[in-house]
Amino acid sequence: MTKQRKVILEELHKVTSHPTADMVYEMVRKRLPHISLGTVYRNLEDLADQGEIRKLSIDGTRMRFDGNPEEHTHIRCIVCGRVDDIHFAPTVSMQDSISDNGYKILGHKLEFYGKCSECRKKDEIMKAKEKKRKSKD
Amino acid sequence: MTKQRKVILEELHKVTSHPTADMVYEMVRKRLPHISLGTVYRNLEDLADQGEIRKLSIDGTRMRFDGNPEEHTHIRCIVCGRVDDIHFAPTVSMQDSISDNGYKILGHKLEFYGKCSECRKKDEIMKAKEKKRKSKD
DNA sequence: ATATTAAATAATAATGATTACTATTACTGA
DNA sequence: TCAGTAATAGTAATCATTATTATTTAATAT
Ligand SMILES: [Mn+2]
Ligand SMILES: [Mn+2]
Ligand SMILES: [Zn+2]
Ligand SMILES: [Zn+2]
Repeated sequence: MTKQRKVILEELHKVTSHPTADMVYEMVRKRLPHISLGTVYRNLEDLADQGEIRKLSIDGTRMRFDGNPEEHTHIRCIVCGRVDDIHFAPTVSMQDSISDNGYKILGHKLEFYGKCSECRKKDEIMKAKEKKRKSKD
Repeated sequence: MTKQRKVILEELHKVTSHPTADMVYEMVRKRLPHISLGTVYRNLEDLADQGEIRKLSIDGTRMRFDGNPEEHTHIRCIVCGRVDDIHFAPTVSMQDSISDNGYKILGHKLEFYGKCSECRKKDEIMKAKEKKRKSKD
């Protein structure tokens, strides 16, 4: 935990705005004027890998970062692009135009992630090989 | 509807793989060897604006395109990155590891989109101005 | 404390996806 | 046939991200 990484994490915890890497860079720069953008990118990546933060792909081309690593739901404005957290228990029909947070909800996006059958097969093969290798010695 | 746009749309309807712009370019090139990548990008954008196709931001940095403009749910493999459609009525608890399509589901992503209160306020102001302008003449 | 080693950084260059530009080509309607 | 318009191919530019490298920092052993 370098001081750069510490400050990046702290700044990300301060906001609920789901900033881009560039925005995080600007935030952190106020406290560490000599930090480089590459360092911000690398630490954001590392923190996301460790599950300390979350990397969001909800915008178009740029990633956004979330200091809250818990799985939760987001709401994005199609006009200005801002992203907010929304309290939502995904149980009943989430159709049509409900209002929450002052938003007029126009639709939703739901995406699962996981491992497909092909990759799971490959996993099994790898595991089998691992077993074989271990039993050899 | 130029022949380029027609072929792009046709090729997109042929597959269920949610290809990137680059992949669409390669597909279309087999039929129109002189088409340029810029034309593919522009037409994909236009088709998406018209609601004929859908532009998906589920990957990291690159966009994917879907010949099916209906709102439906996707499943992505965290290992190989493939994206498939999934038949899912978002009604009950979608927690934990359910299996569908041979996938091992590890989590999901749910995102609403809409208009925030600020932008709706701006809309109201614009509408009011429009009204005023019309009543003037 | 000092030398040694490894890890992380700042600065910069390179890459990859997307968008912008421009001259040329294809269409449309007198 | 002949403008006038819209779309295209080809290319350059931009923007986000990643890779590279020399330098700095931190940790460890002497
Ligand atoms: Mn969030
Ligand atoms: Mn689909
Ligand atoms: Zn807004
Ligand atoms: Zn897979």
